Amino acid sequence: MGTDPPDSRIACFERLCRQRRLPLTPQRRAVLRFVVEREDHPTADQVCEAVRPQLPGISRASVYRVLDMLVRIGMLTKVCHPGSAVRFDPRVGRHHHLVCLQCERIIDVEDPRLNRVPLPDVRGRGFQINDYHIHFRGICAACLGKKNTRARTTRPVGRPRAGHRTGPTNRSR
Amino acid sequence: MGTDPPDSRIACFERLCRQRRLPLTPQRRAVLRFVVEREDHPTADQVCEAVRPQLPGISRASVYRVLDMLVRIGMLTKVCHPGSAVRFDPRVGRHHHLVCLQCERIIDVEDPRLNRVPLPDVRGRGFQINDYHIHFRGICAACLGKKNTRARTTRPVGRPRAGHRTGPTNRSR
DNA sequence: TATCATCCGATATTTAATATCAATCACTCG
DNA sequence: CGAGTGATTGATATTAAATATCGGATGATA
Repeated sequence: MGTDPPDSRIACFERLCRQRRLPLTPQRRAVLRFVVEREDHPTADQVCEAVRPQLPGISRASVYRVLDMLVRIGMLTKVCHPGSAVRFDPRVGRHHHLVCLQCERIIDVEDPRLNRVPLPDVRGRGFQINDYHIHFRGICAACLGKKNTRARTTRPVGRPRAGHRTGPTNRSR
Repeated sequence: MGTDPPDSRIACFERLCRQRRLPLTPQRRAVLRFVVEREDHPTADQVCEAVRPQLPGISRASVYRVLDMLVRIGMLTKVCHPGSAVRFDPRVGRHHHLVCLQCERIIDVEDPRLNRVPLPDVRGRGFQINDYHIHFRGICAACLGKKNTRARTTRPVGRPRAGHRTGPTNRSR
């Protein structure tokens, strides 16, 4: 369902709104249309900028409100990664993400094998698992391209002690 | 390594600091000690409040700085979930999390089977996967206890159209 | 078209996190 | 043990993300 073409998703959204007696405003249409047409996962700010040309007066607050509403009715999901604002994902079915540690891009990934991950036995702890989601962390193609831009997680901290080796010698500053 | 007892982790931290010529300040000790002694994953603010009694003058900025430094040298990892501030996790090895959708508690989970998740074939897209991490979403024991406090994700939006059924009838309010 | 609940835009506010800078402190070396 | 040096600290200001408020506007229904 989260992978249907944009028009189908808009139609689904309109149906949902009518069912729930939620007004179908131009703001809501525009925000949803933008997010479902994007391959990546825009932040609220990106949505705001992108929608302004078509809806000149739209306010930031409305974008936040509409996005939140779209999440609540199940048209979008939120994804989040340390260091960046929350992003919105038009796919609500189970799928997973590649997260670039360098540019924070979030890329969808789907693989039938990933739907057969065993659930941990947490009954002893009384936790009820509803769903799961895998973050694959790494470096995306674009960032691998621009070499030597070191990933945040591997940035050396401090300076090596002169005369002592503490593992591989840190090269640059 | 992320599961060693607190004292061992503190010792490891001191070794790291000496190796990298990073000053070993009381603030750094206190912050690290607090996080490694906690079962849950405190936010920067929680760390700040908890450390104040022992280190009355510690500033919020220092807590942020110290936590950031501890992440960079590999003593902690950041975990994040939509709707709450970043949390800090003393376990740096591969492990996974139960995320309560209601109270946002984050609970560690480890299961050898979860270390054998197949990596998706993303070579075509040029993404280099370094590691992965699974979020199991659901409701924790404490929240299951206080019944009828509806989970955020299942909160009905809008009102059902009178006379029409749109799936399971919404019961409360 | 009239009615009414809801939503929108503008604004202010909260919260999380970062930047700046003088004074202090930890570490090293003599 | 004491001085020198560079990084850290605390205070403050600032940025950024997200939410709250409220009068006026708008969509849905009849």
